[in-house]
Amino acid sequence: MLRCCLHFPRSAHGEPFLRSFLYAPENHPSPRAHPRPGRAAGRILDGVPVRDWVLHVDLDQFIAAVELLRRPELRGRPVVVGGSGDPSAPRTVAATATYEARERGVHSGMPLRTALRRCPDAVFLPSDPPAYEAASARVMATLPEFPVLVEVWGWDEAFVGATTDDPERLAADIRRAVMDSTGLSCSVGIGDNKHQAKLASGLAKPGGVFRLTGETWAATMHHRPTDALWGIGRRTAAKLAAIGLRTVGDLAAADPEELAARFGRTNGPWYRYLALGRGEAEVSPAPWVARGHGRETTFTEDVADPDEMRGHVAELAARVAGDAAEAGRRVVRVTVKVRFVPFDTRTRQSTLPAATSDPAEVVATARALLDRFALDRAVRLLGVAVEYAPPDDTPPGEGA
DNA sequence: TCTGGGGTCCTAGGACCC
DNA sequence: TCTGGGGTCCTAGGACCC
Repeated sequence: MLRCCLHFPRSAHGEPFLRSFLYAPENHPSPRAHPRPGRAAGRILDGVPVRDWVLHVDLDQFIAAVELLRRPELRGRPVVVGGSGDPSAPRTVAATATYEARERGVHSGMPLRTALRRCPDAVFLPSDPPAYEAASARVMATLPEFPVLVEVWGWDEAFVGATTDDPERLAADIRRAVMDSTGLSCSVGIGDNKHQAKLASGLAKPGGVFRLTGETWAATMHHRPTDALWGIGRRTAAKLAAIGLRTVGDLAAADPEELAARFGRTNGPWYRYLALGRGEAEVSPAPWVARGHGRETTFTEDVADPDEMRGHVAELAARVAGDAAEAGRRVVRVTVKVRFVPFDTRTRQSTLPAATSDPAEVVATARALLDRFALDRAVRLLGVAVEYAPPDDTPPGEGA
């Protein structure tokens, strides 16, 4: 599922945190049962048996839903949101499509021109990030009204950690509260950990609640393809299939040693760990700290003139440096990305001698990186990204 | 389906140092 | 001495997610 022009307050890809947590200390080849053993253990609170749960709250068709909220007359019609809203613009893709558009074969990530061909009578709307940001903030403000831990995971989703004897009731209450305060529908997944809860919210859609735990894992997941897991995509699924592992059940029964040999000692066992339905169970309300930031542009028409490329890179670098300054962060590394036609993507990066907050240094570094490419082919994309120094940046040796 | 933008983390190979 | 092994940093690319 692809989305356009979204800024996420935190990682879109959560698992690697757990990967580090699981394997960093001793690089153990076989995963532990739970990162937080005992978290799911039952206990008695005020005479009621309770236990800990992870819920995943996921807005239904978030972007389309926000648009329909302010354009109710479009309800029931196929609506596609993306780019500037011009469906004839090349190199622009759909951020989202309503169910009516999906029925006609349109989906997010699809080029708008293709969407137009498939669904000529669809309404095409421009992407409006500030509107989605505002709607997201209203949703996320609703969740802490419950006695739960909230970990905002993206624009349209959050994990909720709760101790209760009735997670379905909590889920229903959350759905109602979000609807009452924002007019938006969400689905809620219930699990023992984030991975299960995340998959469960997908199974709950649209507008439902679904529980997926260790008890129901095998029956619910074992027959599904491996890329149904959160963290296994098309490429890895194809590699797994090439060695005969097609379903989640196949992967769960695979030999961890062989997986480690083929996919690396972190990733190999990690895939099996996912297939067993395990995952991080701790919901952390601590604010997310960005590791880096970047901006990139795909040109409607290829750029062949090196001087024009240099101008674009300087502008992108200045914007990124400005963003960093605004966020109060210093830059330690600069990367320039070039996508040559037809679709050949290359990067060059440079680590700065010291962390800097000087925009001129970021721009100069980006310019120098661009000139390390042979600019003898036209480009369709240019990008500049930076890695931040840790915000607290205590000098080495002063840590506790 | 001629393929956006913004993120995070992992891996492999080379440089360099002791 | 023609040859080692480990640790760490850096770079480029890949995979995944929303």
